Amino acid sequence: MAFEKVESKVDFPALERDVLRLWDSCDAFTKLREKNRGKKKWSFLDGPITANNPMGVHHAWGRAYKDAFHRYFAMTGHECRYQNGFDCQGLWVEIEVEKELGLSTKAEIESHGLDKFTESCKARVHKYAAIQSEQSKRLGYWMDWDDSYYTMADDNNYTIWSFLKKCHELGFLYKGTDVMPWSGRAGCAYSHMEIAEGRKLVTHTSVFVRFPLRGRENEYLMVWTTTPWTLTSNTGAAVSGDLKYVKLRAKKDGALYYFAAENLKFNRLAKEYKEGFGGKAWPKDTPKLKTIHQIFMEHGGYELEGEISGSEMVGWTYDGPFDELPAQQHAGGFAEPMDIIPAANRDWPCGRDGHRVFDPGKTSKGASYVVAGEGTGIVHSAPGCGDVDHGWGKVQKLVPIAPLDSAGRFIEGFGKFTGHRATDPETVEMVLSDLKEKGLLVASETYPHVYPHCWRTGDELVFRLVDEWYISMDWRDDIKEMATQVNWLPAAMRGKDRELDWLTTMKDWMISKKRYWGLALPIWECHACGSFDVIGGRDELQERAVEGFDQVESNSPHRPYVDAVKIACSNCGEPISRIPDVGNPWLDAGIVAYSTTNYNTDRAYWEEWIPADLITECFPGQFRNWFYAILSMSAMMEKGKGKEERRLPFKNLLGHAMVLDETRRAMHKSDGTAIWFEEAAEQLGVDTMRWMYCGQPSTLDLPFGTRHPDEEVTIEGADGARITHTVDGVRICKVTSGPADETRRRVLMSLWNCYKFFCDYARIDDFDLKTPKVPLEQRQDIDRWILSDLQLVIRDVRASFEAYDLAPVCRRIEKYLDDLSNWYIRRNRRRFWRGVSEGDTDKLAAYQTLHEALVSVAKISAPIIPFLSEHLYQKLVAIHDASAPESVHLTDFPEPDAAMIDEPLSEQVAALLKIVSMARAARTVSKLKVRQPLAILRIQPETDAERETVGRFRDHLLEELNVKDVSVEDDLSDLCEVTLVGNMKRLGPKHGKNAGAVGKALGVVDGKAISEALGRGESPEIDVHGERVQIDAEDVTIERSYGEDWAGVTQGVTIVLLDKRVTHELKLEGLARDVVRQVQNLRKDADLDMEDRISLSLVTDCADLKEAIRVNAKYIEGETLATEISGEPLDGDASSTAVQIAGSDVMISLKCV
RNA sequence: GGGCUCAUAGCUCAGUUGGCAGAGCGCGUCGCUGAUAACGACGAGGUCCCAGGUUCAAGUCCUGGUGGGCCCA
Repeated sequence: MAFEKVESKVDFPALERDVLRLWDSCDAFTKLREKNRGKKKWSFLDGPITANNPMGVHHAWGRAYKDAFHRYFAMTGHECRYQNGFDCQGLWVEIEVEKELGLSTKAEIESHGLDKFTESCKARVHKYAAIQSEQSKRLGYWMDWDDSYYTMADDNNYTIWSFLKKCHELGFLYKGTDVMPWSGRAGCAYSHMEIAEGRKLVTHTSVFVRFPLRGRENEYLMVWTTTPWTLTSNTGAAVSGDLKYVKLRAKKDGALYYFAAENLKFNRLAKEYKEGFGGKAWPKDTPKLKTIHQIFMEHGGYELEGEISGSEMVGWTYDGPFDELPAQQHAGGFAEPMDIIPAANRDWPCGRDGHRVFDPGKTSKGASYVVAGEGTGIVHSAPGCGDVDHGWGKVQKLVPIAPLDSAGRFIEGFGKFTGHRATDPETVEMVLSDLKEKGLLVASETYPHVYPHCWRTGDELVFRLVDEWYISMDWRDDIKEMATQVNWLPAAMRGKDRELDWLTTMKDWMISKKRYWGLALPIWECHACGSFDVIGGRDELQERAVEGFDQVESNSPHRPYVDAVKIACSNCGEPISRIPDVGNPWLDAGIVAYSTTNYNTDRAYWEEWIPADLITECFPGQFRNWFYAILSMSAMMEKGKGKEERRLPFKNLLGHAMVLDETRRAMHKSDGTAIWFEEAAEQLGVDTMRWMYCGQPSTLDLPFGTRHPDEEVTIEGADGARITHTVDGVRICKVTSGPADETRRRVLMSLWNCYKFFCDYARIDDFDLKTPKVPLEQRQDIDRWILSDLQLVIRDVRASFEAYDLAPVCRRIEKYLDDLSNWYIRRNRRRFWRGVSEGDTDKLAAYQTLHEALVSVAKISAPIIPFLSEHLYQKLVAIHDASAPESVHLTDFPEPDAAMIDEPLSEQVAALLKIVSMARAARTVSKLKVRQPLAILRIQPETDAERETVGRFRDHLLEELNVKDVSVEDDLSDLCEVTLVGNMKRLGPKHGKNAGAVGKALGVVDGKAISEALGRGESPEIDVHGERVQIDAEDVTIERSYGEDWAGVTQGVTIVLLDKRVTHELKLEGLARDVVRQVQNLRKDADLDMEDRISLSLVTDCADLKEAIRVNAKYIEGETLATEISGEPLDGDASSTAVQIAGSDVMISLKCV
């Protein structure tokens, strides 16, 4: 089959869809797996993608990596598992399903039916898993899509159970109470990580309140809080022993107030008022805050009656602001249900009786917990409403009073507040008016601050006393040991340090969540005897179950089915139920090194595939999420094994940064800037995207592109139909991307045009692939160079793939393409143009060389751009050779052929390019355009390579630089003016303080004389402020300038000189070239074919031009394929143009003959 | 509040043991062009965040600030 003419315009997305069809029709992926079955394994472990939404371009970076490595290791003969993973369980799915079903509270979910809810969650996961699978196929991601793992699968959940059981057996699993940030809307606690997502700048009504001191008539502690509802649950007041407190007498009512001395005139939030809150401006309608001084002055003034140390106040008791509430009357504290209150609190006095001033002391770093500044230096403490307070309460024996239910409303025991939502403004007003009635409110104000909110619903978070289940992290050293053995890439990410940092500071892992869709924690708690059992798997559950196991058997180990199972308490024999909590979703993802490789059912298989060679994910966040979960769960699973047997989950971890929009801002679904995968794929092309992802340094965020929410477009869907909306019903919009355009132009189009050049001429010349190869030694140097370089590229690219570093792969291929396109092909164009003659082995060599380079580039870039490389392979190889593999991805990755490597040749070509570049610079600065021939190029070489290249590539130099002669000379200094520049690196240590002066002196001495002396090996002296200073060769570098006859450029020792003297003859030749150039332009404009012959007319009055045309007629005819040149206008349908050459008018006309 | 880290051209970033401040993109000029909207040469553009210190010499080392990012409180 002959080579086909190639279009210069390419529709890459269409080409990619064709390639997808080709892969389908020849079953390429299956054949690849068959080809590699039983070979050495390359094991990849996928971090599961959340199957809750369609894929965006930010997911595609990691997936491009994953596919590129799979394809590389397949081409190098490795067996792979090709298993993709879906993350299925967790609140994010619940939230979306709630929306779908129109449910908004936990009560509504429960009345809707947990079984139906759970099945809806499963259905949503399956729906989006299917969508993401299709999207991934469009990306060219070759995975075993029928064998993806799902974290909601029974295996996965039961394997986590075995992990938790092991934690329990080692004594690391416990139930604790804590005050957690809580969303009333979602009805569950949030981890600190989730809170970080939802901080917002809001205003709250904050209050100054006074607490009457007991036994001190008309004396008060002054406290301040931004959450007035927590005053209902106050049990203590914290001070710092190190602070000074003032006694302030208010003139209005004679009351005496205590608060930190520093706070009296402290300008609260002064900086924020001016500069805003980290980028967010001070809210417009919020007045500047008053000082405490100002507040008292506005209320009748005050007098100061001295100071007292905080330590003297410790132990004082006071009346709480809401001591009348029933909740304040319970010994040990108050909560709903009461059994959350730890037994140890039972003897502590009730809230009302316990109000006390205390000093919580210092943090582990030595700073006081209580400081002066924003508040009053006396901190209202409610251990049932704040996590810091809760900690203090435990130490100080101040009881926790927990006022809120799971919806964030006051529970029974809080009088008129019962049933009110804590965060409602009306509730705050109730608290305020109550305080006012009691005479306890000193002042209130609008206070702006950044406060945690629910990341999903936007609701303000409250703090709530809850019991949760924890894994103790007393064994963190085991995890650190494992983290240390992993190879964290890229090195600049400092992943190991960051992970170890987290492992050092992290607290015990809270694994429970009071929700519905997730891992059922396998904890059965006995309320009779207080013990609990942990079940380690399905079989164990079946054995232990005394009722309800059929529910699990016929459904799945999820709520509500698993809730029906009762077991007998191992301690007292009572039938007991599972706790209602579900698990943290990172448990689901953290176990996959075990669950997906059948650890509990087929240990041999696990041993074959674990440790995985690679995991790769977007790194922000993952140090405390997936990386952390997989390392810690693996460390636990391996705990107790002998040192030899212990396995890492993976050996290499490759992280990458984030995908941003073109202006480097995060893209958001909510404002229409997030780019849906197909929008980009069909408008930018997948190969282009993949090159962007793989070519980007992994540590730097990728400015991907811009979505235009106002510009709707229609694209081609996977099945070929035109589509206007995403599967989620979002209108498809225009996506633009400067970086993508740049990549397509610079890389893909460059490769395409090399391919086009080859095919276009190969077609004309009937180049036959089966013609025996011209032996390497019979090919031109430039052929052997581009093939030698190719081997070096193959060697380097392989090394970079093996090092899991893709950016250098792309850079290396880009450089090679540049050399191929802008040097090899450009320099060899004439070999392809010239007519065919029998036995023209040189032309054949050119074709064979270019063909080999192109096919090799297609192969080595196949892992990065699987579509374009496939297309090239099909057109350059497959259609000509029935015995060749059907797909480029079924070929072997090229290996460098040592016999073809010629390092000296590569050096010589590099030297050639350097000399050409220097000579061009010389032309530019002397304003001598390349079309003007010059007499001679003289070169003083620095290296052997430079010397040899001038001989070896003489013809290339003459032609490329348009000179008549070229010479190599040892010493061109006669033609130069010489200036000396001191080498400070040497002069500094030698002359110390005088170094500067010596350097300056060198600039003014007779450079030529000194350099000649240095050249003779002498050490001449120069005068520096009257002192004689000896100079040797290494003290100076020599700079040269050139007289008017020579255009020169120096680089190190290398000197390139061009003879600027243009003789009359040379001038005429230059004019002739100008003429040729203009004729060629006209040929092009007249749409002539390259081989069309013409008759040419050149009419001008200029004597020089006339002479130039006459003298160089043969040259002009040859270049322009003119059969004759006339000085008279042509008659008939000639194409004509009037141009200026060297300032004179010329009328050019031509027509085909 | 503590720890880590960063600050260099319009943008994104290199800058080695201290020795004349760089690249890519963008911009301007010129050149080259019968595969390539490609390519080449040249040029403009710098308070190397600020202030001290060490040194013959500091973008680089030290101290103190300022501003950003990450992590932990």
